[in-house]
Amino acid sequence: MAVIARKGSPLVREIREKQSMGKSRQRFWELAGSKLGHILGVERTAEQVGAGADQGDAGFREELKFSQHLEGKAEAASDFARSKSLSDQRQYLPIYAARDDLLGVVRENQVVVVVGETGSGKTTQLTQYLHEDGYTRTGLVGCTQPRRVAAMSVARRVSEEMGTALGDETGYAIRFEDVTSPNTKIKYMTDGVLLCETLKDADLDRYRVIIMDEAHERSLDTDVLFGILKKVVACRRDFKLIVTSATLNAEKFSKFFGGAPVFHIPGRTFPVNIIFSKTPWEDYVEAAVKQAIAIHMTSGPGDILIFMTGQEEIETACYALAERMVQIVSSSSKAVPKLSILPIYSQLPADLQAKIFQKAEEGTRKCIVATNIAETSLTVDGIFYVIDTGYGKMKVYNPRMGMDALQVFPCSRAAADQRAGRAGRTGPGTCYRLFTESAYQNEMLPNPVPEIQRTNLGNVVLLLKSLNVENLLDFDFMDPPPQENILNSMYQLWLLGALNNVGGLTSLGCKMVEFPLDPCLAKMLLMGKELGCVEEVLTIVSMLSVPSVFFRPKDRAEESDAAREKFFVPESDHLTLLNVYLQWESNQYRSDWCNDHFLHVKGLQKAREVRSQLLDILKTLKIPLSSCRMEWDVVRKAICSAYFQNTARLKGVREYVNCQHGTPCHLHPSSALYGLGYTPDYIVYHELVLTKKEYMQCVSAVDPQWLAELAPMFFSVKEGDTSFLDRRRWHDEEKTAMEEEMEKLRQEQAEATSREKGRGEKSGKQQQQQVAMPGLKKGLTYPMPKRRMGL
DNA sequence: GAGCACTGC
Repeated sequence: MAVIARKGSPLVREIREKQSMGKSRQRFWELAGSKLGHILGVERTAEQVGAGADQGDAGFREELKFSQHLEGKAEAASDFARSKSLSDQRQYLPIYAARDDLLGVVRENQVVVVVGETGSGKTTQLTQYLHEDGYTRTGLVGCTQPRRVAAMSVARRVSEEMGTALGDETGYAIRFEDVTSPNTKIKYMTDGVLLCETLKDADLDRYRVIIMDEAHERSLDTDVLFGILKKVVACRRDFKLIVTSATLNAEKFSKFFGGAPVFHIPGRTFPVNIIFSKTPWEDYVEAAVKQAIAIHMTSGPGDILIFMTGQEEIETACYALAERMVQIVSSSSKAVPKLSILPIYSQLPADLQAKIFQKAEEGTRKCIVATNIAETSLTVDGIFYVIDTGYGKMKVYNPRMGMDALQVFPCSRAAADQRAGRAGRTGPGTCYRLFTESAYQNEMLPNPVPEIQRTNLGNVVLLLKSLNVENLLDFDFMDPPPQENILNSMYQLWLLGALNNVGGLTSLGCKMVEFPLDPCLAKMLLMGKELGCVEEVLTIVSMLSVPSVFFRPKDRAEESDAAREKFFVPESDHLTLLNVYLQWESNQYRSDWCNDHFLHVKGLQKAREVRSQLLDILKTLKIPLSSCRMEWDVVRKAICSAYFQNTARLKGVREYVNCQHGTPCHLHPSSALYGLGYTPDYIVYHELVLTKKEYMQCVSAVDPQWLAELAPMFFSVKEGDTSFLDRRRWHDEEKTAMEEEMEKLRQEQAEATSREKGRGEKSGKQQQQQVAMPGLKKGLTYPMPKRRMGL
């Protein structure tokens, strides 16, 4: 595959240098006398951020506030809507004219692919048409959405249109919230929720119709649902499936479902004039800034939207735009129209994000600089000009090293078209593409690589196994993930004890499926039961399930670092997280306390929600809460028992290598172990992420004896000797051993499908023999520190 | 001595 080479942006470098040379940004804003200062958020203090979050009532109201802007689905805010009755509005939608034809096609076919363009009204109307046509007499009409806010806001809108209370005839279900009742006929939900429901009810008997909305987005959950629903369609003649999609994927979806008819509903958008670059740009950040200034100075009214790859580029572009505007204003004798420069990316605090939806002052043009958050997740009206750099960041997974990397890739043609479409929502628009037409035609992929092909499949494998899918390599994926990826995930699950030697689910595996967690975290929780520290592990697992709770604003880096260090437990980042949570708890979960200690309130609140959800599941599994009190070593042992695959051995200053595959692993400067006077010989890490180096995130020191005890297939201690045998370094010759192992697993699995089940699990010893390898002798040098937690 | 595309259970 040919890809466009990506060169670093000289502009980003230049501005970074300028800032580090003492001309701080804050000073710049003062000099410029500009009101733009707040935009970059550089002067905001922790207190301000916290205060902003507090007003939002645990984020819920914020979500609602945004919901009306999201995906353009709740049209209640438009002037048109206010002047018409709800039923008039329904008739005005493009889908209304196609209502009877559409219902006819649905009646005659079990599966229908609906191509509904933006603004057609499909999301709110399809469910109601099916309800009116009598489908809800014998079951639910379910409609899945890729995002929580969409499920909530659409359900609210539909219940308004139907004149019933939300949660009565129309309801929604998202994680932590089930707003439905026995009376519910139309149910909106995230695809993840429906996937969870298939665990309890594989045939989805409650549902008469499922609508998979926005299926072209191809989330991991959607792709798994495709395969599952195809089976349901085959075994339930009364079941209907409607898949909505963008034009580009319609044929593919139709083919997957055995030639299902494709039904088109026109949308209500305006034409967009596409302008390609004649030659490729050396620096697309610079090019985008120039283009935006050119539009602002010469083109008619209308806001500008620029697509960039990430936070740093966005900040650079905003800075450069502001700088150029100051130059222009000071050198021009005439009045220059104002430009309001607004960054947007998901990590930006919510109150700053909201600014992009505020109306600009009269005579001021908005210029929004966004990541691909503006591609699908949120919609801003009034955009007439789009500037598309043609790049975006994507997370890719390397199964062999178990490592994630966030990398810049050229976006796909579908994504470029989606971006261009953002200029045509309010009126005819223009899209400036900073790449050549030839690059678009010949070098860009038609569609983005679906998530299922570039992610860790641990959860997917566990889920499908619990749905009794015998052979995963035969599962009907629309785009099958790489075989190595599946087999590797199976191997990891086998190591954890979730799968037996014939690839079937063990009793441990069955319990692990119950938790909405990565397999390793679920295992940690269940090992907490064995070791008597459920309470502690529960908190750690919850904290690991949310993004980092440590808040580190650039302008108060040292201060926030010092605040973080106060929570450090020297031998463990995991215990540091536990410490943070316990301290928060003993301070009555107060927000102001979080702000004082540079902690994200929202992150901690989410962790608390996750914790309570997991607690409920523990209750249903009849697992009692146990605590190890102050014996923190027991907690580290539980961590070790779930993450022994992520064991790394010391090999230099703060440098480690993974014991399994020899990948170099570095301690991250934010780790509690980083500044220690000693470095432990053996550690386990939560995950490995490639940025500038391969950095381990969330690290705990472990005792090698534990490894031998908890992961005998990898590690052992020689009898009568304290020396430690690190048996495995699977880098070169051993790699083939793994492949053999996988081949064996695959064969056994294929045999098992044809043979009757009932072969018991092999003993641990046999498992050990399967992977046993002669190892290297290593001295045991690291005395484990016996430290106790506390501030 | 350093990094955060975007979702979801």
